[in-house]
Amino acid sequence: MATLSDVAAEAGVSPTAVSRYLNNRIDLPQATRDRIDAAIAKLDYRPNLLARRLSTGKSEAFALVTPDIANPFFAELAAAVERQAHASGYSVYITSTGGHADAEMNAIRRMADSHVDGLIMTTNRVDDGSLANLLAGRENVVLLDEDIDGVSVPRVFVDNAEGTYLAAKHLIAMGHRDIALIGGPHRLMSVNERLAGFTRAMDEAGLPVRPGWVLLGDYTRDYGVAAASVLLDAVDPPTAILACSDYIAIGVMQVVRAHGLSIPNDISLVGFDDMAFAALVDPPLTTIRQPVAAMGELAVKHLLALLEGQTPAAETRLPVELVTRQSVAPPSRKVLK
Amino acid sequence: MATLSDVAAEAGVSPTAVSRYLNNRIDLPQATRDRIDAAIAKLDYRPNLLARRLSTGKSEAFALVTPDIANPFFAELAAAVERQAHASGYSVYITSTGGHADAEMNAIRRMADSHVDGLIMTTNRVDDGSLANLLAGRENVVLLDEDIDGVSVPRVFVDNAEGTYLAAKHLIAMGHRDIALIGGPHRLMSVNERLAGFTRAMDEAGLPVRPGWVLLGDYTRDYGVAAASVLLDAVDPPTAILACSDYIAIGVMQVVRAHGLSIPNDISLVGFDDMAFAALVDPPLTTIRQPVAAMGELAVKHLLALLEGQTPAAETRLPVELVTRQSVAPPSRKVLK
DNA sequence: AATCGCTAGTAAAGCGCTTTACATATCAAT
DNA sequence: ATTGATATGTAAAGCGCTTTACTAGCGATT
Repeated sequence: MATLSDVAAEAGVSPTAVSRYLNNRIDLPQATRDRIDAAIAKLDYRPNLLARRLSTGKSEAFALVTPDIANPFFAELAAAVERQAHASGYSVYITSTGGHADAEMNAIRRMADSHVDGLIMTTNRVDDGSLANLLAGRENVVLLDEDIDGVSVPRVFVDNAEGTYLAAKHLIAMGHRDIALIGGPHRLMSVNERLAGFTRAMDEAGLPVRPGWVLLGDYTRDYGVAAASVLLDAVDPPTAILACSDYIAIGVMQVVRAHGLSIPNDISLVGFDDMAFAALVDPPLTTIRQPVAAMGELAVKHLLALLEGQTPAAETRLPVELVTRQSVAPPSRKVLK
Repeated sequence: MATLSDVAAEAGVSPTAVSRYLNNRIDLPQATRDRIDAAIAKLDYRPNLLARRLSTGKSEAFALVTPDIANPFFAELAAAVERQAHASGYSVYITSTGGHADAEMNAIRRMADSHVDGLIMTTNRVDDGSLANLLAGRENVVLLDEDIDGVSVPRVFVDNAEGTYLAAKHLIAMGHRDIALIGGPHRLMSVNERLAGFTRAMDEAGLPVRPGWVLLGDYTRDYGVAAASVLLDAVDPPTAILACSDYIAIGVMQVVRAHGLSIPNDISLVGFDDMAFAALVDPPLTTIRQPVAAMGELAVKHLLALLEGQTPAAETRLPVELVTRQSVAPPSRKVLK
């Protein structure tokens, strides 16, 4: 492959001249420019990014570390981040960690070693402090979607509490009083907040939040199955379930069906996320939509601001939205075991 | 950040010694090793990968270019690639191109400029020759999932023809004779092959492939809607539809429902891909499963083989599998407009 | 006493680029 | 004729690492 020096030799100028010309740091007469351009074309020269990065200390690239790229939520987030980054002339290196602590740490370190200009971090577990430690002191990091305790970098989240608040209000407005909540991992920020929003709606309606009807475990289909089984096998099942992720909701649907019951006739259900499949399941799922694209874009914008020495908002909350489909109806008779 | 020289100074040896020690290219007495280790720990030294790469010309990283990371099929492929690459000590840089020709070309070029050790390429459009040109002469490339005409690198595909053959046979075995096929973009390898498999099954059963019942367009839900509308609005609709992707199948479902018909009672449907949502829709979709994880793994293995100077198979075909769920039943009465 | 072979390293060049500081030629103004 | 400004560049160092070729010192052998 041709190097800068090759081009310089071909054009009869110094490497310095070519470098500065290519970076718009010098004014050259038209004739010289033409010779350089011709040499570049002739040799099919392409700058070696590695060398440039080593020399300048800038990489024009971001890292995105994500728990699981095969999860549509994170995949869409990644797509949005990439779109926005490219629009600003940055590449993005995506790593998916499988949600394992050591993989996350390695990814962060590897990214740092490759000297990317910035890092967008998403996680889905609660940190024991090691992640916070690793991130502490690092500049040009933004946290996306989920918090890491003790890390003071710009964060962009969704209004989790508002989401479950809207969902619960919707259920209550439909006449439900016996509402259960199935949530993600205990102590995860989003889980706390979603529980809080739910509780607020219940309080406002003068309804009790029954301890046995708040099940916290995982944002997965499997946990949806487990939790729904507990709920439906009890002597007095709820008439509505608020699932804190669409994955959980899918699991709930499965169990409801297995119990010979129907959604929404016997049990009403609302999900959270509005993943692509939410509209496709039967019945189409009423759920809380997260503005995934906006989240990714904003994270990138914050990162860019950071790079320019600005100080973006420490925390932004993007609004969520209730999208009503067909998984919610007024409670009919009390469902009996 | 501490450099190799800092470590050397701290340990009282030359940078050469430290470098060679770290790369296992020298035997040092225990005392010296201890001093170096201590210095590394004290300074929290981490090698600068950029510098190393520039110096060695190796990056221990692959690029994966993919049309759309937000598409679960490619996302799962990416996850599999990443898993296998990491297991072999390689990083992978994922780029998603949006399926646009120029974005694909840019991605390939950018990857080459960043000097990754290898490239795994997936595409979903038919190339006009520019991609082939760009890839020609490049070593350490493997093509995954879809072919690019005129590129002679190792390729790993799925047995597309076998997939539709199995699907069609299944439909025929259930008693269907009036079967339509809705496929992806005309001239795409997978489309040709899937059409061929379908045709073979029909031929073997002595059934005609009616030209009006082979609709080629896109692997998308929208195209599924369009094609199914054409099919169902005709005076003599088919009793079964073979959709060449699960996305298409979803579109078909929507149209069937809109026509007041039911799957599988009025129309049988089989998809292709077995995406995560295929089991979740109503009715659960009978479909052809692609071995996504195996595809990703094999692509990486081929790339590694290439790096070691071996010559992996020019083309491997991974087997597909019919997974029967509930979208297929024997034809009932002829569906009338 | 000179030579050999080890051990334990080191000096210096090079990867391909950027950047700082300097150089030369030309021209206009004094 | 000299000065100064402007236009058109260049030399050389440096980014942090690897690698090739070399060397100083020492004990053992002839």
